[in-house]
Amino acid sequence: MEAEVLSKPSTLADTVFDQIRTAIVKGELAPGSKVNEPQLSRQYGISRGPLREAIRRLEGCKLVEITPNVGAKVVSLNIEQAIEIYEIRESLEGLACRLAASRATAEDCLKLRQLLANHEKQIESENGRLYYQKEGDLDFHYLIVQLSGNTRLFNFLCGELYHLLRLYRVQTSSGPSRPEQAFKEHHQIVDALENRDEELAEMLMKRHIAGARKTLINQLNQ
Amino acid sequence: MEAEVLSKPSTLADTVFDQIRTAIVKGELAPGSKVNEPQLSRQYGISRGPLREAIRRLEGCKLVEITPNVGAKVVSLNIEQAIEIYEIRESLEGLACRLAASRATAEDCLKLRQLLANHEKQIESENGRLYYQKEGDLDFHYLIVQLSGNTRLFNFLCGELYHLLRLYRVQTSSGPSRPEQAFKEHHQIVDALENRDEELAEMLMKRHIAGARKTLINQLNQ
DNA sequence: CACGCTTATATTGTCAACAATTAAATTGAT
DNA sequence: ATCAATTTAATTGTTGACAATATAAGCGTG
Repeated sequence: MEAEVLSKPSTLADTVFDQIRTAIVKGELAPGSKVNEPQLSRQYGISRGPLREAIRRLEGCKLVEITPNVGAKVVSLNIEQAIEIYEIRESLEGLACRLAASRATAEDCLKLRQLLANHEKQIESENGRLYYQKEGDLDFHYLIVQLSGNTRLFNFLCGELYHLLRLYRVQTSSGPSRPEQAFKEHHQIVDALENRDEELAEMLMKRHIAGARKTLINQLNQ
Repeated sequence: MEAEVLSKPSTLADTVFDQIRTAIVKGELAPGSKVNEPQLSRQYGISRGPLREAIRRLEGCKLVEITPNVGAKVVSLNIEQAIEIYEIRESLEGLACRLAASRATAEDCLKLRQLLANHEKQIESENGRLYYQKEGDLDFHYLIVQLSGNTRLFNFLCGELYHLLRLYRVQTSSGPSRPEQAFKEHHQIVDALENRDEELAEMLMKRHIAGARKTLINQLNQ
């Protein structure tokens, strides 16, 4: 009957998986660099057994690529691969937004508005600090996917695809462009959610993401 | 300069990963059953090290669920989870079909027609053998996803989601219903691909999959 | 007979050592 | 000095043993 309810039993492989994943999406482990098992096992103070299990989980998240008898490398995304990710993201977040429109309560929408208000305040006050800005952008999308109620969709987008996007942003050191435009679109999306307009919500979200995708395509063709 | 080009170097963990995955989607490892490491390591003649790595890869494919200090269990999908998968599938295969419409050549479409002809022949001749039928259905979708040209989309659908669908079909011993209707819709889809009608192709594919999804929802509500 | 506690067993988690393969360094020849 | 071949070193793949945890069995008490 102790207050041990929150303590989640975790294995070494799981904790070091989290640590390495964070290191990758923060750019501390450079894209394309080799994942050296002896070095990392020393660094994290564990043996190679659980480390290798963690690496296999990272492979499942597509954050590293393993070549037999050679080792794992931190994934490095080129622009074509980023476009592929945005195509998938556009489709799935459109779905998520449509589902969210059919499920979101008034409190949910209020929470979204508050989130947007916080972001706007942060942008206005400290224009230079891009970090919170881009994380904030993902926060908004994160919450909408959560409201969709589709657990598997949530796990895929928030547990895999968003991490890859963070990696690409760090890699190209590109925050999300046109923040003021993005905020307008975000509010439009919440409007649609409040009105329970599923089709409009899906369309607005897809268009919102398509904007970022088209920016990438322009970079590619230029 | 030997003819060793095709020989792919593979590790024990990778080969046993394939074997266990096949065993799971064939139903030889029952959904919900425990994954016993000592037993499997004896069965496949390997030690627990690479076996555990294989299990971690299966976790990445969502085919097993691992609880720390307890072990892995073969995933068992309830109908709600199956509906979640079909929602994702509908969205992503709609995308794949639209992309395929913009990329598919005449030869590609011919190949699709031949595939459908083979399936029809098989259905007519041996009506009872459901196995080829359902695998055939996935073959059609498999090819379209390949034609989309989006490698990541292909890997996710064909390397993860389809395996889960096979698992659910084995689990509920339900082949795809209404095969004659399905064939009509398949041909309509190829028509749209031939005409390079991206919007129609996407719409037809989404409707095609939505049919199966709605069947599930009816089962749930009844 | 049921229930809780203790003991025993089995399974998972972790480690360190060895084998196999790859990458790096050295050597030697042209 | 450059390149190839050989040797050396480092890294990956695999194994078996040990520790920690969880599951099952046995035991006693109410």
